[in-house]
Amino acid sequence: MRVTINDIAKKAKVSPSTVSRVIADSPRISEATKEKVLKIMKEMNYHPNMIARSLVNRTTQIIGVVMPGMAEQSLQHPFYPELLGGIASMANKQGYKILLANVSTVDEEREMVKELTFGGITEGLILLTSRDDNPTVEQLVKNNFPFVVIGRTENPYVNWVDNDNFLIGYQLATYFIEQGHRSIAFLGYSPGYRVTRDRLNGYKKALEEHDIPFDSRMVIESKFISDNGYDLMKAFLAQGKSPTGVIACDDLLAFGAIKAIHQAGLRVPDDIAVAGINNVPLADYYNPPLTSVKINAFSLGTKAFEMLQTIMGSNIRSYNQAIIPAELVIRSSTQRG
Amino acid sequence: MRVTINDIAKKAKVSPSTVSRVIADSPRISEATKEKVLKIMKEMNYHPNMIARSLVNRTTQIIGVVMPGMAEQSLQHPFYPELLGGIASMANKQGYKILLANVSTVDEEREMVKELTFGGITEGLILLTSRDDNPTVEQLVKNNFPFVVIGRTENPYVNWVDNDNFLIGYQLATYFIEQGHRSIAFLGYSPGYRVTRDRLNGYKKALEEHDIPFDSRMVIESKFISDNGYDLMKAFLAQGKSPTGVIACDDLLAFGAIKAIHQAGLRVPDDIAVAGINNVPLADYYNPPLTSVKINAFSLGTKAFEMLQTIMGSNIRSYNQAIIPAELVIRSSTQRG
DNA sequence: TTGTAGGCGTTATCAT
DNA sequence: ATGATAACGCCTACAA
Repeated sequence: MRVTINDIAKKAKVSPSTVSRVIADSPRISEATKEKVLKIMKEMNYHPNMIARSLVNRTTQIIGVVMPGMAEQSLQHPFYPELLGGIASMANKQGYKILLANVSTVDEEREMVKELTFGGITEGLILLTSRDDNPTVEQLVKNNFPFVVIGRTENPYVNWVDNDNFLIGYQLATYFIEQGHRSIAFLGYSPGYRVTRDRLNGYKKALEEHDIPFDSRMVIESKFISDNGYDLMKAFLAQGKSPTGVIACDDLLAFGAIKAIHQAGLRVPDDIAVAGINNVPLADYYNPPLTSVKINAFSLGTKAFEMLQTIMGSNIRSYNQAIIPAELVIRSSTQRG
Repeated sequence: MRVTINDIAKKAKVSPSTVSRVIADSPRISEATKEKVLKIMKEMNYHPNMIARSLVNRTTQIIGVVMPGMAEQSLQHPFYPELLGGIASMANKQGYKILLANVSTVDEEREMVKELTFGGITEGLILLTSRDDNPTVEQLVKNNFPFVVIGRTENPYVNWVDNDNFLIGYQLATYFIEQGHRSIAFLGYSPGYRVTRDRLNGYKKALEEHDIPFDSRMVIESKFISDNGYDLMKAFLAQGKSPTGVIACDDLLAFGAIKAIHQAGLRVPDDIAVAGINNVPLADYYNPPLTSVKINAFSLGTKAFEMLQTIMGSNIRSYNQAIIPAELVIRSSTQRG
């Protein structure tokens, strides 16, 4: 049997409440008994039962992090781990623990979120999402449960933190144009994902500002975050398209694209310049080193937790949005010698 | 105020126990009242409080996963996420949730583990570790708390799952030797980590079997899992060493090494063949594609959870070990044209 | 400063 | 088949 507050009380010949006060480090207690109780607690190797404590003061110090996508794949992208690291680092610092829920399907997500919100085990939720249609968000809003979305939603009544993806697309395209490119492919547009839409819109805006007509055939669609850049690019080149630059929505796509370009007997960046987004660790080690956009996923995570803590801390609802700045990291894959 | 079992009972004009029976789907209840209660539960949007439930039946359906290293870095390596995915996928399937604890220091780890074991919130623990001296393990053994280590420990009274790192080192070295290499550098040996020691020993064994004298100067030390392969290799080459092959303890090290080799005006694999370990997603996209060893981190995770569940399920302690097979994935970085 | 008693939401044991 | 009652371990008025 585990040792409880009562065991301590008996041994110390005090009441359970006194022991409780010692645990809470209450000032309403004499130094003497405090010492005595503490000593006995140590002797008996006592540790408070968090479950019982949670039951009475309705606080678990646990937040849930819901990750989308197949459990088998969602964590594979370097973007997610970094995000998770950011959340965890901040959460731990504030005494919170993280319940990780990576779900495979929307149904699973709905069930999981329901459990987490109503089960009373998590005090708040951080949702990683980028899909437009997210029933989970509506569900949470309706239940008035504290949560923060990493990504962006159409619903204005949510707290979110995100990069400015429009700006990212705009800056990348502008950079390419300034380097003299007029024919720039956009690799990785995925209609269901706002991230890629925003980026594409930024790209269009840049073209427009420089009087370059937008050519929809330069847009290569794909599932977001996948490594089929090779196949996509290969097919694209096989159609006889010949851009001088490629902006990929993800570094992994870019790596694949570069491979296809090389295989087609073309050089990067001399024939085709390529840039990615996310600045994965290997971007710097690739051959050629890949120009990318550092989106600061870690900061995205820390900021999300901060925001969540703010919400959890007050019962008046506020709706905040935070933009984490991204920075262009220029490397050889876009710099012609 | 949240709706409880009592609210339901009142509204349904039954006793709380009856409601509880409905929740538990007990057979000792009439179909009629069951329907009635279920209807009211739905009407009032009732959801059982897991905390209260946990308090009485001492089961939270939560396991803890303790990750070492700086919160800022530990999750960065593709190896960990994949592992986590494996654990999560299996755990979710079995109705368990995961509490993620990534700790930065040994002190933090000790504290965290203490909380998790005594707090009553996790039923079991999975420990990611590879360092030799792990006080946490001793602590857990002493407390007779169910846990599984991913990696290996000196202590025989622990359940662990791991790859056969000796075999990995042996197979890689044998492969190199069979390709005609006689001078093979071993990059990434880190004395404190058994993983690298085992791999190095496997490497030595292979050399020995082929009567190749072991040259300690061919061993390049480093911190495990770090991306300074570039610097290490650069310094190594600057010393005038000229191996024909390099076995790196990690793909990231290998990528860095290749970069340094290229920069020294040498070719891979023609001048120096390079292989890594872990088979990160990008190994296939690198230029040249990197020969590596697939360690099946996902399986490591699923197996670890299975093992943990076995332990948690019975109160007689058993000590099992599982070896997850690894496979050599040969790519261009070691294949001379 | 310390003790008593009631309650947090559920489940389990006995009755009925 | 259903209800009353007592836990589970802790906290917190309210008393003393």
